[in-house]
Amino acid sequence: MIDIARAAGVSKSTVSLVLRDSAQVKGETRQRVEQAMQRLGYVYNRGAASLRAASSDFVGMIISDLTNPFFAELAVGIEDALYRLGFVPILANTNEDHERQAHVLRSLREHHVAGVIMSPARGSDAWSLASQLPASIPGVITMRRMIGSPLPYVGPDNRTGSREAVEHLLRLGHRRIGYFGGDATMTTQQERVGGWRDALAGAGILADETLVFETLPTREGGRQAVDRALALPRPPTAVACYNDIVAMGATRAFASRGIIPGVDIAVVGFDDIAEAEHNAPPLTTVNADTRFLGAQCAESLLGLIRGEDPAGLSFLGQTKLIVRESCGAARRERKAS
Amino acid sequence: MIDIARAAGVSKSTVSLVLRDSAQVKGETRQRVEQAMQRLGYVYNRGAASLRAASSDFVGMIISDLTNPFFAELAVGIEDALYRLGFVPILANTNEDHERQAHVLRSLREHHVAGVIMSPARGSDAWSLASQLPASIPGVITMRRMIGSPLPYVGPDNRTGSREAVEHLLRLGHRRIGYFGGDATMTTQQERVGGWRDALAGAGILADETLVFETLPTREGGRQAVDRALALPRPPTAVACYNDIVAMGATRAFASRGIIPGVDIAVVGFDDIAEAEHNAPPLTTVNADTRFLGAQCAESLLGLIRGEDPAGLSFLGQTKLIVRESCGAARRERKAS
DNA sequence: TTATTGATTTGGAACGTTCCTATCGAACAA
DNA sequence: TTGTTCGATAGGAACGTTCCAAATCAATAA
Repeated sequence: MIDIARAAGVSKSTVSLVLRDSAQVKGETRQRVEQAMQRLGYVYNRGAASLRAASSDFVGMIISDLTNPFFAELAVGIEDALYRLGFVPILANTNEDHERQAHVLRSLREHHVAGVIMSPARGSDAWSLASQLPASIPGVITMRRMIGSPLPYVGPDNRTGSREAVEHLLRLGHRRIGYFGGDATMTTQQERVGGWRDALAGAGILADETLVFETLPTREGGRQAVDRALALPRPPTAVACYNDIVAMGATRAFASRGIIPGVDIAVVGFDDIAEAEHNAPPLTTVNADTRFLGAQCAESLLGLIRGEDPAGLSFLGQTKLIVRESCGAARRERKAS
Repeated sequence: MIDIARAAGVSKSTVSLVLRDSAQVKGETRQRVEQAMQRLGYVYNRGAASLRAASSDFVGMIISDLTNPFFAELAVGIEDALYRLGFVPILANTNEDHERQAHVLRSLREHHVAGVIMSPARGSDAWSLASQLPASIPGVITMRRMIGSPLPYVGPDNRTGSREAVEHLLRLGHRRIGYFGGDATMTTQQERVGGWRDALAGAGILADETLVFETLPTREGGRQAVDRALALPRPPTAVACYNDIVAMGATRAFASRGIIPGVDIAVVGFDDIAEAEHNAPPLTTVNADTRFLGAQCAESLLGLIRGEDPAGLSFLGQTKLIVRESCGAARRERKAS
């Protein structure tokens, strides 16, 4: 910067003013400085600048499982919005590992991030999170609500979405409806299973808790749930799944045992990832406008950074049931017509 | 740091030495300093430290399309290796947008990144890239080879992988084999189509270039390719696809027209994304050990940072054909037995 | 001509580290 | 006792910005 100043015949203060295009430099001077920058191939040093500032332009983006297309889509939504707002995202994929998460959080602090957007690793609790993410740094939680945390939460309306999916199965005539995937310690699971109960209760059916099969929220988890469900004397005739990849694992496992999803059994997912449409059979699922949810995370964080009240920054996204083939609705219609 | 020094009754130089755990501080002094850090809740400021250093511990990770599960998996591989090596990844999803890419590259320079790993946006050329990524900053290119660029390239052996996939179709008895997706300006496309030609040539079949349908490498692209292929007087009986998502789009489009993939037409993909197995029907595809490729990107970058010769840092990953159902092999076997 | 004013520009401290060059003290040899 | 040496610690400049207070300049008013 001093070189530029010398070349343009001004002081470094003036160069600094030009850099931040302040209105108080004369047009002619500005030009001279800009030409010098051009000529000398000057590159601004953001790190040095943030040495004085309260924080940098970095935002930590902590994703619990980026290989889940749902989270990839969410990450893209966040990343895009962040760039638009002038922030630079630091990515961390914890892969559900707490140690990794703690490590990353520490690293982010050392880098003086302006804020953090995170989907906590499974089993994170508000208390230990609080010790790792000091209140002084703005943070928004996404997808996995932390009870007891004052941080804004951004996520879909799990309970309503899940309820509507199960209501759809009820409308299709199913009475013995199971639930696959997730684990009871996760709030997301509680909310989604809650929706399942709500729907059954609404139809006057006693929720049979033995039909809830908890497993890892992965394709493999879906497979295992199928094994366990089929071992039952009276297996369910329909299942709602924790998410689409569980549903994908489940449809595959059913099919490989000769039970055709959408015909012999109804399956619905949650998330509406891009692949859902291409599953065998295409998945009936709950869309939550993932990309938009990501953008909303960034917006809420910005609000926090601006000092707005955290209480007003939470966001519950609306969901929408997408009916495809795995629930058997198409087949029914065909039969009816 | 000065506060710590005061609290521990030493100079800031000593604190600095403790921070970088140098062997030259006495054990007792070290303890005193560490306790003071604990007590005062000291947080290291990496930004300040890198003010003096040649570069920071950041590495730019430029991904052309993170919503493609293949790239998500690649990103996870890179991210994981980067963390292991002590680097912190800055994520940028360009979404194939050149302007975004240029913008990001500039931002990374301003942040003094130690290096950049990038899968260039479609249509990037070595020349314009060189002007955006100065030779002074280590960079490795992944997945999309830039002819004319001296930067190390890490990617799968597209040509061989593609050839083996097509050879598999030939072995299944197909003679009229098409190619779906990609665009001729991309080197990846050239290599994969090259494999298609190699295989046909190896079987003594004249490659019919009208059977190459270029489209966007997306699900939608796969659908469009199907439309165009079926408009032909003599459509192909088998197709190799640019990647799995094109294949997913294609299988779906065929199925919706009553042409059953794996029965009426053979389809193979490339990448072996996690979803391939769950497609309708499960995709026969080419596995390239994506996660490992990602780790390799980080390794090559590390080599570059250490000053090794770029020429020795390129890496071509081996591929492996994964036979599932979309090629019809399973059905043939069943028929045979 | 001389203030006065507002628009520009400037010098230097500060941000939190690292690194280089001292300095200090103790142990040892002569 | 007096150097000498070595281990441990200290002091200050430097990294590239921003920000504050002060200086300078040009134009206008008195």
